[in-house]
Amino acid sequence: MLETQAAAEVLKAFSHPTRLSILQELLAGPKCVTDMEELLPARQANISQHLGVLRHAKLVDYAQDGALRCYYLSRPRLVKDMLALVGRDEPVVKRTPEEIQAHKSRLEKARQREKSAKSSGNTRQQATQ
Amino acid sequence: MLETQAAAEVLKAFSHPTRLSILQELLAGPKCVTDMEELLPARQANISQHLGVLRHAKLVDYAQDGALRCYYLSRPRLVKDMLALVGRDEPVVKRTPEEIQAHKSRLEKARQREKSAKSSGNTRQQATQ
DNA sequence: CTACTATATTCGAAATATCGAATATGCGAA
DNA sequence: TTCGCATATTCGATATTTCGAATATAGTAG
Repeated sequence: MLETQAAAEVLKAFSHPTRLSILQELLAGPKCVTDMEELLPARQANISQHLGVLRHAKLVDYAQDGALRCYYLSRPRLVKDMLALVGRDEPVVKRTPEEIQAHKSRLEKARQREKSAKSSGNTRQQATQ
Repeated sequence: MLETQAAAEVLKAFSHPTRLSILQELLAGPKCVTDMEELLPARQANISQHLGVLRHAKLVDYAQDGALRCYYLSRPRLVKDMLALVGRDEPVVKRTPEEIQAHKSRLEKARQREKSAKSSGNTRQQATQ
């Protein structure tokens, strides 16, 4: 059972090109904001804003070193696996109605069982098989 | 190098509680919209809208069976692994400035540059686009 | 103290997402 | 054909995201 609310929030934090780039950079090692300014096509304020989002999602944190804030990944495994996952390229499958019917059989039974407890005026069924 | 634009789009499609629930349900097998209406706390139009988003992201597709549209996962591995990943619970690490020092890689250069560029009035004003 | 550098925050505008209501479309049955 | 069901789309209101500009804060050096 997935906690969809919390899960969606984490995913939303990942769902921006600049934030993905930041995470990608941090995967190679900690960096401060000035480093990222050189590496990314974004302004300082914007990077700082994105870092705020990532911090809120507990994906990054920083260690202060004088005037510098060295950002690092708070959950490196998660970030590494997420980047690998979205970078992966799975072929898109197309299934025929027949294939679907085969896989649906289990569901159908459940439906049938549930519906048969009610009245007999059931008007939704498929003829195949 | 990650295709951050495309990756962010896929992640954005994942980043909604209702859509996560839909994907979760579809992981158990194909379902039509009416099935989902029973399973989810959302109205028909809204579910259809979310399915549109998922379709656009190529995460789902459907096979038509009469008046029914049986939705299924276009990239089941991706969805399965994504749900597993966001469901996973990695402890949040906190690192000290000392640990960061050890792993600093590029941070060095910033320091170096800072020291060497102290001679003249360097007003970091670039018109880079 | 002042000045400068690094980073964050606030503000406001533009873009985008979200949802319900209403409506449209497509399909099978009568 | 018309009816009724399954699903999609359009519309409009509200909410959220995003960005740059300006400003604020904090650390460091003189």
